[in-house]
Amino acid sequence: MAARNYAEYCGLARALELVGERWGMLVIRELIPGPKRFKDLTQGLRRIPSNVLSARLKEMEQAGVVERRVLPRPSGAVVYELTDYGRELDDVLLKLARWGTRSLGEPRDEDTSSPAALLLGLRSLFRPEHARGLRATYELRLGETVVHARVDDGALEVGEGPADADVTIESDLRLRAVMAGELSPADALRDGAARVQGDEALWERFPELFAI
Amino acid sequence: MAARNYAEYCGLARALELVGERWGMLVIRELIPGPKRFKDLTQGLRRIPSNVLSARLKEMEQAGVVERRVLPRPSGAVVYELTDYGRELDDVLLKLARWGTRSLGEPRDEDTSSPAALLLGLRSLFRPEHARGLRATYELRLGETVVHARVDDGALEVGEGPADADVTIESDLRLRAVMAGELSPADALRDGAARVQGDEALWERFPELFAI
DNA sequence: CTGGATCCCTCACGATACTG
DNA sequence: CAGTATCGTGAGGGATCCAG
Repeated sequence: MAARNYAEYCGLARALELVGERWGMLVIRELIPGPKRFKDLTQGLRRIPSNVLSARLKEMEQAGVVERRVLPRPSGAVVYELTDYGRELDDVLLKLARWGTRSLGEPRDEDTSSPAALLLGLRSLFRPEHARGLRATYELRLGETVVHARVDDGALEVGEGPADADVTIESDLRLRAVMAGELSPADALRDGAARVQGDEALWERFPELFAI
Repeated sequence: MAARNYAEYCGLARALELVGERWGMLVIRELIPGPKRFKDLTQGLRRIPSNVLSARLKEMEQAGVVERRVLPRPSGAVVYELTDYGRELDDVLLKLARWGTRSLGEPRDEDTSSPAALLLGLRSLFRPEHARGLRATYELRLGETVVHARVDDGALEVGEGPADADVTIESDLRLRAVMAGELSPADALRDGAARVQGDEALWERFPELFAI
């Protein structure tokens, strides 16, 4: 570890040594919503080889970014979670995600999107100033990826899995086009790019709340 | 290019495909102060192989992050500069640098620090609220690395090379210890970790303005 | 001299199989 | 489930070479 060094006395270079190796920041992305098991991580990061995941977790643990914890009995499960230091990267990942989203073209067939990826995307695109006075819970379903988002007057709270929602949106990766303003919510419904259950007005407002 | 894909439909993954490969963000760091020639880049990034630098520049040019430009005659020199899109990463690099600085230990003998690295470090550690009412120009000399910083009532402006400064500080990588509060400015002078010409009170105030 | 391109070697990554 | 073991490939590292 750290064998692959930049040999620069620079905070940025150091940061990249800690979390800049391949898959590193994506592992952190997966851990932002909360502690996860090894298996959960491999499911969120479909293409990561298990030995690489293992290596990254060990390196980041040593770097003080990630903590390995064994749950108390009877569970006994092993989970990984971000340390406080690691969690401070949240803001960086948010900004990087927003920046990179502008270069996201049309989805390819092999593209996947984990719950953690979708949550980061939602948070990175949320516009508090357009959510004034609104209080609503969205449930989003993209294939097997299910997440929810609570908007409360400029504040956003998100989580993996379903929720007791005011509106449930079932869509796919074409959801990006809606958020980019390339496809209107109404057209998305007509094209079958989205199906909505519940308060349909909230769906109309969706691309205003989360805009690329 | 992009053969090394994450196959994830996620802004963060896309960003990492564009600038997350080895040396990528460090090249951007070098370009933040302004356009640079290939040779300048190899000098700022001492350990980068020329073929890797060449590859990163080409990839980032294609990604719309970097622009290759040939200066008008008689210069005819080739320079690389950030596009507007690339410059938007400034804030990300700043935050990553600040985060990583906390994991910077003592400098190793082989460690270097380019002007661009030092400038990013200064900007990332600057505390505007501690610079109220102050107007001063610092010149910093760390070996061959010379930069300057103008503080003007909460605003900071930096640049490579010397300047007409109120105070000139000649130090080395031990400067980090001063900014971390591990070594007082007075002790640094006594230990020979720093030499100061000009307004010595500005040196006393330095670790307050730029703190880890 | 700058601005790279080329060559070769090594090692990290990727794929897969396997174990406690 | 939580990883480790093995092995092939290709990107990165280092040196050299070449064209303008």
